[in-house]
Amino acid sequence: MTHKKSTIYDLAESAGTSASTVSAILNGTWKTRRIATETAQRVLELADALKYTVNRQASGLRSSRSGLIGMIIPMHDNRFFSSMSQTFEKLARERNLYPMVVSTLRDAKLEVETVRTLISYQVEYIVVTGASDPDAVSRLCTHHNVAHVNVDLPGKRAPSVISDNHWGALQLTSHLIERSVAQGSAERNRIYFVGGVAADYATKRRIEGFKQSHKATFGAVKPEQINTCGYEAERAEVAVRSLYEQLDGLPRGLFVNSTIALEGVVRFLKSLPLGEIRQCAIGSYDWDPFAAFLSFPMLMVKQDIPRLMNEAFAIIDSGVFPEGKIVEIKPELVQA
Amino acid sequence: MTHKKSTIYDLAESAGTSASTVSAILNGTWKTRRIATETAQRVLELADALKYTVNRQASGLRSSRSGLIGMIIPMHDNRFFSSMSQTFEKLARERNLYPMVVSTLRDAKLEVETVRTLISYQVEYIVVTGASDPDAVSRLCTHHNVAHVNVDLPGKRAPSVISDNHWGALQLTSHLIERSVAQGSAERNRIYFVGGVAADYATKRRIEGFKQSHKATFGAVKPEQINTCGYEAERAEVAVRSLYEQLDGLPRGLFVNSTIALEGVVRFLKSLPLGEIRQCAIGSYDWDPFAAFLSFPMLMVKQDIPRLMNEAFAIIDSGVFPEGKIVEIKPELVQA
DNA sequence: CTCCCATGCACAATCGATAGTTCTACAGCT
DNA sequence: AGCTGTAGAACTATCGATTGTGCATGGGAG
Repeated sequence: MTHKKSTIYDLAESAGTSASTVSAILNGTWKTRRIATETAQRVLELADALKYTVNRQASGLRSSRSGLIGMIIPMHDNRFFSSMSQTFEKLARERNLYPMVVSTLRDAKLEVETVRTLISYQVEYIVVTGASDPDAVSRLCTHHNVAHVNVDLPGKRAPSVISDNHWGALQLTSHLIERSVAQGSAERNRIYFVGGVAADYATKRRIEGFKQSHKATFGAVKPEQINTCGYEAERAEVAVRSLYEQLDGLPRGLFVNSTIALEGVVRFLKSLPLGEIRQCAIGSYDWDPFAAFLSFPMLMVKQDIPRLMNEAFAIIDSGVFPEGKIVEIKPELVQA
Repeated sequence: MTHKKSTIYDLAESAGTSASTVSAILNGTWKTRRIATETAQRVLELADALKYTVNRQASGLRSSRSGLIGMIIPMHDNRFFSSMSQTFEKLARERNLYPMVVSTLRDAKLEVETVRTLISYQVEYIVVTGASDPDAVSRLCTHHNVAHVNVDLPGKRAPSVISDNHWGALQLTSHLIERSVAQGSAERNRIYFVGGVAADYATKRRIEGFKQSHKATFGAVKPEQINTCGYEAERAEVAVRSLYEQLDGLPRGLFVNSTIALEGVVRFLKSLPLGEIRQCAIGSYDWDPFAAFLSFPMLMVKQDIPRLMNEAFAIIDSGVFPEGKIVEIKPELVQA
């Protein structure tokens, strides 16, 4: 039953009409084209019977509208970004746009390459989420006239919707300080920051918030209190282990930058007696459902993904893409 | 600097050559087309300077190859499926195929609709992951001559690569029994199964494995030991709470079918004293990194995602798609 | 009995790239 | 000088859908 292909020409022949008529009927423009309802009926039934499906490559080529909207994210297998995808999809579909979500592994070169491919498929918009080099992506998009919005990490050459990292980090740090208890040595009697990439805007802002809050209570943050060891779990595990060895114990509090880093941190913590862990206030920038149920209390900053995406689409809907515009969304502090 | 578009015709004009020559140079067929290396050089440089990007809608239309490979999954924001996406992407890229991953929310109608759209974009293959109605999808794909493979949930009209659910469930149940301790009442002295959809193949097979293992030690499973309340966390939470009330305590062991259900189960458990929870052996079919670090021990079945996907691509690479063929991949039992 | 206009549709160009076929020099050979 | 072979490219049809324009037909007005 593999009926070859069935194009509008095949339908036209079967219906005894012309391809242009069939096209108009199938894409809904037939009312403005003075086509008899009867004819339309007949063609529609035929299309149904032959299971006709448009060739969107052809349709897009002619009309220069692909119906596609692209999004790049650093990775799929992460709560934050996969929730982004889920929300993105929903909002895209509501606008009759078909979503293409691709991961770029925090690799600036792969980002540009991927976006170039998205453009080659003639996507109508691109949402650039968590890009290492959003401006390089913007240059490419601008050159090809593709409207785009940055999310999560901002750029200078396109509007950006980001989490209020400074505020979130400040909140998290303050609460960590508040619910932590004094430790023996001066070195341990501080909060330490682990994870993320120093060059990364979000990390920078979080560190600023962290510093500001820390300064108010404990005085200026020392360089060794901050270890931007990257986003991998292994790195974070190693970082906290060596911190533990250096301090000869856990510090008063730990600010873990991302749930991926948290995975590594928890891996190390689990090797310690529970009593020891409970002496240390632990907080993570980013939320995970199971992290809320660990054996020790956790503070988590939960970003408002629906609002982030909604704002991004609001910009897309508005049709204007002011360079450098930044919309900041306050996250929520969650305690388990 | 928004240079209009730049097509092969623009390049041809600038280079003082013809469009067909430019096309051949850009897509690599020029070596077989007797084109001077010098000309090729010139055109390539020009393309670079003008930041030319092919229009894959046009190219695909003509050559009837889109370079796209589609995958549908139930949802993005879940460890299992998002890891699938990540692996899928990698394997697709290795084959010079561009991935389109879309979620269908376990909705059979949306599955078919989504696949129809994928087909309209002329995807070359489709990986159907965790579909509610794989056979409906197969009918559509077959009619349009689109090669496809089922993953996770099998179908009768296409090859399927699935986890060895029976074996995994049997292992999980046996270990739960082994490491659980006798409880007071007869009703509590059994393992209970929570989560999933009864009509769903994977759930069915898991229940079979569960029953077989259970029978060997405790005798036949009673209907009230199995509650396929669906995949949502809330349902599972409610299910376990009412089980607890009915039994007047936790049972000897709990087999939780999926980490989403586990989320709900853990939410309820957290309301109980830790001592009580530790009396109950808890296992989950599916793995989550943080679930490994809960305050009570957990057994988890970790599916071998790389192998599942590799087998799916092996079928795609082979070019033959035998209906009903089933490849089963053994999962791994992980204890925390 | 003409003329007009609304109706209903067919025709043909077009989007950008591909690939089969054809054309044009020029070099080498007899 | 005439013929042939070949390197190097140009020409052109084509993929399937869209869209501006053109062309019959028939009923009503004058």
